[in-house]
Amino acid sequence: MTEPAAPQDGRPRRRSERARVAILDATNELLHENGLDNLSIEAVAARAGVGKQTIYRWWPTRPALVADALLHRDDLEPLLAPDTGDVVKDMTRWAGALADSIGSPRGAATLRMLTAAATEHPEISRRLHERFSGPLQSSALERLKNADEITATPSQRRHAVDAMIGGMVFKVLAHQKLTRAGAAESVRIVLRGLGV
Amino acid sequence: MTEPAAPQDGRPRRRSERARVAILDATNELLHENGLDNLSIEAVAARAGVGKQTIYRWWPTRPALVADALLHRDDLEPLLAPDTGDVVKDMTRWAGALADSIGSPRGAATLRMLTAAATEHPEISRRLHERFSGPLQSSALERLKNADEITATPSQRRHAVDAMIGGMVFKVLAHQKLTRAGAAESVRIVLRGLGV
DNA sequence: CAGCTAACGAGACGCGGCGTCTCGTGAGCT
DNA sequence: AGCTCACGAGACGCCGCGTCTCGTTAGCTG
Repeated sequence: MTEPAAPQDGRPRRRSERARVAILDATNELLHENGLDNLSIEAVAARAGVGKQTIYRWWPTRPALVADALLHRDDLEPLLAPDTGDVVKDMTRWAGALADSIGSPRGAATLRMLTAAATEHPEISRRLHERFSGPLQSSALERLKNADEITATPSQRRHAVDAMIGGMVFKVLAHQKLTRAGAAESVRIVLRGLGV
Repeated sequence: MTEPAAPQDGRPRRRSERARVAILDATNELLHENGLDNLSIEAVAARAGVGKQTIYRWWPTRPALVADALLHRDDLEPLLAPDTGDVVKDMTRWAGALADSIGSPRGAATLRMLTAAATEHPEISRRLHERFSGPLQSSALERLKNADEITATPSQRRHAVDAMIGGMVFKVLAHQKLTRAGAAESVRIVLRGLGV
């Protein structure tokens, strides 16, 4: 995110920062007010005080705009696992922070809308992974790798991390409660499964 | 599913079974051809050889139709865990069957579209849980509960099951590979975490 | 500073799908 | 045999789509 003036492709001409931010803000507001599939470009343009063409000029598709808008505000922060030497404590803290983030009403709404948008648009899926789940996975994997008491194979570590993240994401998508305590319990189970 | 002639509410009048099935089939075809957000009621009516009013008469919203259609064909079967006495073998078989189901191209597409539809419509979410994830969870929970070698609390069993299901669902939604072998490895880790 | 130029706000355009309505018609109960 | 209500068909006004064409203006270049 936060490319000041250029899209990324071959035509980096001068671009109004004011319009760009107004569009992303308006999109965010409307998404949280009316939901993903009631979002219209016309409404975004009207609220942002912008011509429709300005939106179509810089975002090729509606989902691209949605992804930019939702990832623009840091409702979903790819929290990194600390390394204090105590792998259980570190992973618990990591999972707790994630639970706080995607378990909050706003974070859950953001995650759900991003998931829905990513579902049909591989490009959005890529962006979501690059900005959120990727760093999340990498950070957790790295922390497990650095834990002396864990002798698991890389493949096992990957499945373990996916089970922890997936378990939490699944609860959110299924509209089940996701608490810090629940996240901690999941982490304890999976880490014990890795031999800790 | 498969209520022969009545919707379920207070007005169970005579209803054309031919039209009902034609509509669900047409919806399924169009969903897999064009994706969720390119599905138009007009196109469904045209392909089914049906008046639009017939669709609007029996399904209140587009997502309701989508859910009925996707759950009508049994692309997603809520596979139940067997009980042979060997809990690792049983859970591995259960997870393997699930991986086959939602890991196949068609199953993955169905799961993604249902997830997207459920994201914005709690009603669909409820239906999906009732028809798919609910039985899946219950069956796994029951099997774990019956395993003498597992002394985990109910809460721990729930988190363990969510970690297994969530880990697999997460891989599908994130467009990662989901294999039978990977599912087996996840199961092994989580069960070991439960003390097996 | 002056001039150029492309992005800007505004909005008109045709199009396609929306959800509602109004027709005969015919299937299926009584 | 008669009644009745769901049916297929399609017309209706409406709305948002994505494209286009206007001046206007911000900001680079000389």
